[in-house]
Amino acid sequence: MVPRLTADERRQTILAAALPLFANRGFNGTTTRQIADAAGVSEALMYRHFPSKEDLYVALHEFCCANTDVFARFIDNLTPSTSTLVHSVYFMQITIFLHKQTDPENNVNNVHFCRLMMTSLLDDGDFARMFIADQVMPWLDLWKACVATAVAEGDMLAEGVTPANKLWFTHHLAVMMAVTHLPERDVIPYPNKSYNLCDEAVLFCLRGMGLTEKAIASHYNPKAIQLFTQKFFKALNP
Amino acid sequence: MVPRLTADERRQTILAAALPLFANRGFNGTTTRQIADAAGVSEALMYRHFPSKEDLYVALHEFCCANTDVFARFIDNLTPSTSTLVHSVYFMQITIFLHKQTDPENNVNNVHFCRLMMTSLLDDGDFARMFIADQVMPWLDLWKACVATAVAEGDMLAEGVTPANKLWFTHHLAVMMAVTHLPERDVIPYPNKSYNLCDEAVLFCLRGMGLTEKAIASHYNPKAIQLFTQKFFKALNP
DNA sequence: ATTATCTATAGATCTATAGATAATGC
DNA sequence: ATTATCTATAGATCTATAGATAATGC
Repeated sequence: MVPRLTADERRQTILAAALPLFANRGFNGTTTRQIADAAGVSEALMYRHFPSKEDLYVALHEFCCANTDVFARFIDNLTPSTSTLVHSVYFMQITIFLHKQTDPENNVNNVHFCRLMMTSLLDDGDFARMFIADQVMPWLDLWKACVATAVAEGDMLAEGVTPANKLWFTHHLAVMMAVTHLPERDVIPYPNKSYNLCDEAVLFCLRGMGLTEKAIASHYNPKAIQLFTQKFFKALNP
Repeated sequence: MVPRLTADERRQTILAAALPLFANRGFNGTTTRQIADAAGVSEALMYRHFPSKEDLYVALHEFCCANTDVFARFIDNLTPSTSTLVHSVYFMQITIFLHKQTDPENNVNNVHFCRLMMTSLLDDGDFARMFIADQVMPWLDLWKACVATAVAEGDMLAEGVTPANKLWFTHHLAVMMAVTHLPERDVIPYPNKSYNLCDEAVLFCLRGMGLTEKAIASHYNPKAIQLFTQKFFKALNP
């Protein structure tokens, strides 16, 4: 028999066990038996903690966001500038796309998160909408301030693309890079991989946002930003 | 009782009925009963044409691509040039993302296709891989030739982003624009809609690819390209 | 004679619950 | 006394098939 845990501890273990199942097989592809087995408990106990499979699925989304405030932590340290904008674009690619590829620790959770997000978009979009509103929107203010500064300093073209869309397009590319890398076998025949691919995506976005080549040359040093980002993550999980 | 059709006709009606169901609810979310009902036949007849639900699902993907050679038709008419590159970027956004929004005829099929594609990426990626190889890869040659021409004529920066990635990143943004627009309620608070949003995405990509502002100014006229694209589609379905 | 189609149903899940048992905390 | 946990099972699907019937084409 299973060791006795408090209600809250058991809830967490069930959610943790359910996450990879729901993420990999979707709601209908996952059975309550599989979840119970993965959590090492009976289905009855699972139903004691979650009135229905649907309720468990909803709870899972909150559980999944519980410790996800990386974006908030990231922008906390920064003030509006062209450099901050460049760091933000890089950070977006790293956290959304590249951690999947390089960081064995974060890999798993990021992939699960990405899958839940896509599944939500194929469904009613509620989870995606909530996450965007809660975790990405706060970034938008800093982003706009950065764009304003960059334009004022002659680092960026003002016309053509709305400041908000500069964020969304950058975000979208990062997400899609993550998505095309979900299946085990390659789907897209990219000519390069890992950091090289990531660096190109960042450059594409910097240019897309209208940063001048001069500004890019002086603020975008992939190695340096990579180091900065690594430091940030070390400070986050010491 | 249902009117008698030939085996092939019945196959088609079943596939046509199954498409929106599988696209909207996924493989596990769709029951054989729902498919049979939607097709107006018995489940037994469905199983006579398709040995299993799995086989039907596989057949659906071929069915879905059967008439999808828009990309091939599009590049047939074009020769390598900076202008062709600009038209290609616009065409990509229009067909992948904006038809969903503006063209009531194509809307439905494009959305189904987009959903199947995303579902494939969440699964083994086989369908996505096949489609990319069959329908998008042929575009790549023209694309690279266009980039070479543009660089030679001083319209485009050569360094930083691989020619192939200029295609993939452009493609990815178009796909993600389509995906974020799948749910009925808005997920992303874009500051603009429809053609204005599309035009910004195109501009973002043109800049991202390293086209000079001068080249963009002389080759990117949204209204003109829109007209060109409309003509192309009229010629396609007269 | 062949083939498209149906009705009815088997057998396998799958969600959820009823009712019993064992560990904890006062 | 309370609460975490289990076994066993009901009731509802869900995929797939067996066997019968009616329309078509030679």
